[in-house]
Amino acid sequence: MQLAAHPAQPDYSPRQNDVLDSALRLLVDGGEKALTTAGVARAANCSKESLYKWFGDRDGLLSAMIGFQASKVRTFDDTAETLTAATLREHLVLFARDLLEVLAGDVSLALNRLAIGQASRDGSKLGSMLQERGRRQIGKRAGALLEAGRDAGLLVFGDREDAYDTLYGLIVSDLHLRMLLGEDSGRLVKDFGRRAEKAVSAFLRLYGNEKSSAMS
Amino acid sequence: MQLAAHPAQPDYSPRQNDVLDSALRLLVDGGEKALTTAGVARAANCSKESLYKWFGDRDGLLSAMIGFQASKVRTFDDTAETLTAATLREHLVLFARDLLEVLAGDVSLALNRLAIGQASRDGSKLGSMLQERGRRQIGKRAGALLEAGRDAGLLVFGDREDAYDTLYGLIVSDLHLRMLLGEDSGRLVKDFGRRAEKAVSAFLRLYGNEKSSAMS
DNA sequence: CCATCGCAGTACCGTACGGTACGGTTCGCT
DNA sequence: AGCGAACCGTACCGTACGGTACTGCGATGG
Repeated sequence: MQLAAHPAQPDYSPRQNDVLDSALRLLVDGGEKALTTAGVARAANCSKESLYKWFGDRDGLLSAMIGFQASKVRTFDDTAETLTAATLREHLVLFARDLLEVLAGDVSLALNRLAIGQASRDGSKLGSMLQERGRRQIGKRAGALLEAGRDAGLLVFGDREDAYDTLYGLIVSDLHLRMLLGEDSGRLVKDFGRRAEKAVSAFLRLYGNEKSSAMS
Repeated sequence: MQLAAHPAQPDYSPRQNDVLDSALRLLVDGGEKALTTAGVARAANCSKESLYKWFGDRDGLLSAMIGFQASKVRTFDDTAETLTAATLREHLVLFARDLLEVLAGDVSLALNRLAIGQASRDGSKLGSMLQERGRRQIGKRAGALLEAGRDAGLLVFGDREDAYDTLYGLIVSDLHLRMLLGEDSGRLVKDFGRRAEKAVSAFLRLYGNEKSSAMS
């Protein structure tokens, strides 16, 4: 578990990015067991020696995969338009849908499974990496949205973290864990739209001003 | 992955229960990687041959471990006393605290990590086993409580599953996943009391009758 | 045109694990 | 006592993986 050499610059060469892509693909449809160094080398048409030269270690490869994937999920800043009750609700629903779709993504599920599997081991910064680069990023977007809503007088809350925690719970509940456990993510689980709207409605009933609680 | 022979009676001999206990202990402080057949045999003072005779397979051992642990977490029936707003709130908070403490338990975390790690593989009924024996059981207790609250005119909801889902999300949010990822479960995470009360307050504001929304 | 470098491909090594086989021991039953 | 079943401890086997060393080939630069 090295990687300490490039903490703030996890960028790799295009060739190495291709390798990381192949490795992620391998991980997605095969689980951690299928993610062998020989398998990655074969899938990426590179040599094991190059893998070890570039990433130093198997754990280094895993860290690089997480950093690489996180770098692709950029959280776009919401436009700072003046919010109304309707647009706030709209933005919240959009955020909820995005969140659900990110969590349900193949790569996200595979990486979360990987990090959870490694969590029991020693240091294993994988979990905190996922936490930092994944939830914290998307949490910033939600936080900004919540603060904008409060500045506009549409939301009332004391601690922003508490409000975000509530919003997250209302949106996701244990859906994420169920998907991680392998519950068939197809079927009715794909009614993310309805789920997002219900969660946002509940959230607005909890934290919204009286005006915005008209819709149920 | 057998175990189909005794789906409704996953009981084993006392000796085998001891073995399963040792295996769980080994899993808790060592992760799946430490759960080798030789290690279990050594820790339980039994032979590998007996392990294979009793559980057939390594997967059979894992299944037996889950069933064994689930059989120890019995959900006691709440007394069907006549509910008031205060007692309903009290029962809900108690349920929330119990839920949080179960989820934060060593064995629960280890088994969830194990099942999640195996989820990417083929059939691997481990995930659905945990889901069925874990959440479903505790969900029944919550469901009964919710229905009793509705019968007493203290709660208003249409679908019981939706209400339970909301309650669960308010209580747990992403705390479970964070613990599974290895976030230090000590520290401030142990303010389960406050968390439970806040979640129940929010739930009652959402689904409670006007009378019970007095307390915040 | 040759030297050097980077890398693919592969062979190789040590280790660890799942699963099996076997000798020795205890315990219960007749 | 004698017998057989259950079982412990251990040795063993095949395999698979992480990691390393070596060979050959294509490109680049002087």
